[in-house]
Amino acid sequence: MYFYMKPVNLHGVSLDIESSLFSGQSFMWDKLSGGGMYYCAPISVSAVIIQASDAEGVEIICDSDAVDALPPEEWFSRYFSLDVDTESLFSEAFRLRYPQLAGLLARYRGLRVLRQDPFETMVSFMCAQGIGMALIRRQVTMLREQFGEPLTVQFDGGAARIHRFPTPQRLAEADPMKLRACTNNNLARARNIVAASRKVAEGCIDFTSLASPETSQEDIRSALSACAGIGLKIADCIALFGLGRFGAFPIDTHVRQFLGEWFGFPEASGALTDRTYRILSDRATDLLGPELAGYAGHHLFHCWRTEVRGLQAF
DNA sequence: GACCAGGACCAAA
DNA sequence: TTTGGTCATGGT
Repeated sequence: MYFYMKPVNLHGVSLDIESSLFSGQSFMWDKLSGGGMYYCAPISVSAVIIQASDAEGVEIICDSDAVDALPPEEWFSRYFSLDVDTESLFSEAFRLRYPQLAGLLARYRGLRVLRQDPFETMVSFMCAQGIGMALIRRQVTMLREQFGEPLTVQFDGGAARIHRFPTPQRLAEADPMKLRACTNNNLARARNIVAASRKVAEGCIDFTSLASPETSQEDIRSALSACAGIGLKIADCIALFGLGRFGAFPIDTHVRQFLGEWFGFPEASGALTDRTYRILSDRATDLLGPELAGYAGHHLFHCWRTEVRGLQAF
């Protein structure tokens, strides 16, 4: 059964689909070739194609016969976190203190932090250690193609053949020697992914309870970093992008760079040990507020990469 | 050819 | 607690 819906009324909410999908928080989306602005990804039990037709709204094509799937409008609003007011990410005091930076950030009002599937997020970021975005994306694509279920979605522009992200069960049963081909030939990483997938499949890691407001950020960190291959940074990434914890503030090399360059945090100059990571993370939370520090941090991250470093995410 | 990329982990001082 | 080596390879 196919859904075809158009358009989503954005009610004046600021949304930049391209930046949101390709700012480096997700490695699941493909840009369909053939001209038009079609973006495609398997989402949980269904597949979604988004066509950003014009400024008025977007069209969603969604194949799903899952009874528990959200209606497309609700899914869309939730996935792109349209409930968050991105106009107020940076306080008046912040904008007065950093006027030049605020000017740069104004270009990214439409950047949304996605509420993604936690398992996809976990495995994706386990593939993200010390290598570039292009290589991360390649790993996730290979994981999908080698271990994920194939799927065809019909839409106006033709048919898209994609692969779902593999289930926890599938990766838990995978042979690390075969999985290795998908993890940049890194056997340790392949073994870590199998072990972590097993924990998810067996219920040792329960994303539903981790996502609960009653679970503290520190409890999320310790639960996830109990897995080999997951440290503070990746645990925070899973919290931010996979558990909807918009206060979580992951710190990688880029974030460390702009914390020193833009805000003059002295701890940003040294190596990123667990101790300095926590200090920087706490200081960033003080600066940006506990509720949306990570959300704002992703704006800063994307802005730093594109405006200062001249990098492209995709 | 050197250096860096959305790191984590272990041994050694 | 911090430092340095290791894992890996594509891009600049």
